[in-house]
Amino acid sequence: MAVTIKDVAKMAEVSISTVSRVINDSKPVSPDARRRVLNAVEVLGYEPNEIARSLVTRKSNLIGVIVDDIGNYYVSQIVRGIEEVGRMYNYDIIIGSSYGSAETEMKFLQLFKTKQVEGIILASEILNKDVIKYIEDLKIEVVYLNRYYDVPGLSTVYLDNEKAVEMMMEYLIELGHRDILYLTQEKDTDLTVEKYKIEMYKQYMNNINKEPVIYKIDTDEIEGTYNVGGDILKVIKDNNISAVFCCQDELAIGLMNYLSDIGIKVPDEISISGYGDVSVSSIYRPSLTTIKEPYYDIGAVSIRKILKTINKEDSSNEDIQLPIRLMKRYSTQKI
Amino acid sequence: MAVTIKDVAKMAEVSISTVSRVINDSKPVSPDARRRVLNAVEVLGYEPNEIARSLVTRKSNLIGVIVDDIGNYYVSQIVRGIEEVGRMYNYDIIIGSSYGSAETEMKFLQLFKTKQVEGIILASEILNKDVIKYIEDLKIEVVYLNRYYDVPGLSTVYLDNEKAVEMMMEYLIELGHRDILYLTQEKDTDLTVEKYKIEMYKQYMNNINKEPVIYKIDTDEIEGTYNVGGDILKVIKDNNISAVFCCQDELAIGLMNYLSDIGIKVPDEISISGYGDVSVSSIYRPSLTTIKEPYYDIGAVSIRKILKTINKEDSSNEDIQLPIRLMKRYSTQKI
DNA sequence: GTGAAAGCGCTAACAA
DNA sequence: TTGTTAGCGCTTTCAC
Repeated sequence: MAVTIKDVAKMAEVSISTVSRVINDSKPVSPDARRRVLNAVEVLGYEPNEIARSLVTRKSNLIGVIVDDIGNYYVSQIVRGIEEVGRMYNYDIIIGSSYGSAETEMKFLQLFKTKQVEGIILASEILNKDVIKYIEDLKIEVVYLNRYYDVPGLSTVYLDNEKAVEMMMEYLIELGHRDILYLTQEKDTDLTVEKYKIEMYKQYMNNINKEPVIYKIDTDEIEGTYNVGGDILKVIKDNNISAVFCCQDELAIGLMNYLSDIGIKVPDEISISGYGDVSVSSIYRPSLTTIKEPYYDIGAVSIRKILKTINKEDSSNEDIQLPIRLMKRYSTQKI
Repeated sequence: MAVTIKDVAKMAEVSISTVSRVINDSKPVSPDARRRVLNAVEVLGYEPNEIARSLVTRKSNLIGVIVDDIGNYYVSQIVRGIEEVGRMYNYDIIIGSSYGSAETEMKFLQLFKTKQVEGIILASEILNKDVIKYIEDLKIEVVYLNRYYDVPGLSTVYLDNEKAVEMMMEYLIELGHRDILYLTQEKDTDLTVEKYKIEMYKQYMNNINKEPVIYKIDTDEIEGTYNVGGDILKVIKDNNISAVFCCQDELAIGLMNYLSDIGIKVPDEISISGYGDVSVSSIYRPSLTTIKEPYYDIGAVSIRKILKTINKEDSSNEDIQLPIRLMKRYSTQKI
């Protein structure tokens, strides 16, 4: 049996209230009593039971984090951000991966509620009405993150995706490219942020009096993109494309792998750019020109937002928008 | 104020014990009472307070996980394994990154103890006496994971590193290589598993009557290795090396980046192999021949081990050794 | 400055 | 089958 506050009180010959007072510094205690308590704590190796403490103070110092898959690079960066600033404020994080299941997200939401978490960060990749509804009715502070879907109404941290497309398009045009293919995913295009990105791409193509060339594929993975490399190449040839702007790095890398394997040189024969700056992008040869999304910051800002609300420092519910960076690397070059 | 067991009891017109019995299925309850309770739970949206429950049952259903850096690929895979099997047994994980600080590891260990975790998995990359000591004295089940340091005495999950080196050496020799350079890190070689790997490498070189050629560098990163690429190349030329076996994938990739940039073709001019199978390794071109360490399984096995002990299914304290795989890819070829 | 006592929400004897 | 009650370990009035 672990040592409790009673044991300390007995040894220090004071009441448990006094012990509580010294360990919490909540009320003045005579120097002598304090000394005796501290000594007893030391000798007995007493550590307060946080569970009991939480029960009475109703503060769990816990933030629940639900992610799609912790094994995913960008997810782990977000978690890193959450954890690091949470730690600074003495908050622990309890985490769960949903692997794209709305049911699992729901289960975690409920679980976290029973665990008395003080805030929840849900970094989802799916869109589910029941989940959204549940969140809205929850009396717990929630930050909803979704890098694909556009979900208005929830407290979130935004990325300026349109601005990012602007930056990339301006850069490609500056390099002399005019025949630019936009490679995107076909899934739920209307509901996702792709909608805005595609709009912006079209706008830029219009500006240079070029017909937009958009190719949609049904994968978001390197392997999947590699497999349709032939189809993409056909579109490239048919439209005399000199640069491909991919809506995600994975597509860009899958495509580069394909081109590399059939002997087409990037960027000499064609420029490729991505979106997201996944960890491979800077390591891959040629390193990928892409848009860097500040994942760590997203996590950090999310939790800070929750903490602020909890501590009533800030009740403003405005959404935060984080800056995005263009990473000029070697998969693109002047034409 | 959240709804409590009392509210449910009142509404269902039974005592709180009956409510408890229904929600825990711990004792027979009359069909009628059960129905009324269930109805009240439904109507009120009651969710039991896990904190209060933990306090009395002394079961937190929490496993503490301390890692070096959750943003690290292999770490996130381990966590994924821990989380997934933990979930199956209804355990939640609470996580903390130590970023290589022994002090932080210590802080988490203590914190987790106060949080009443039922087990701790410490995935460290450092070696610290105080931490080890603290773990040994802790009355909580701990699994200690360290992919670098060899720490006998603690409950852990081992990888058969020697066997892995055997596999790789046999493969390289089978490809016709005789002049094989072993590229390793110089830090703490005696305390780490590198000690065993180097021994095995030497043994194989002896078998084929070749002098071992070992080059130690003081980095474990892609960038750092890239920066000493020139020095490594000199060693390669001086010793007429045809294959480089790197003790970590990062070194292999850093070296391949360097060779790529100065126009040396891998594997045509030289074969390179790694160790670890980090995420880039299979994506990089040429894809890297390497040793795949089963990170997910390490996590899964670690938590299962803890859970077994907690549930007294298994008190055997034997260490578990996981298999390792040789990934034959395109950075190595026949000479 | 200190201690007694109530109570956080729940489980688990115990008695009925 | 059910209700009463005693805690789990702690914080926090309240009275002294």
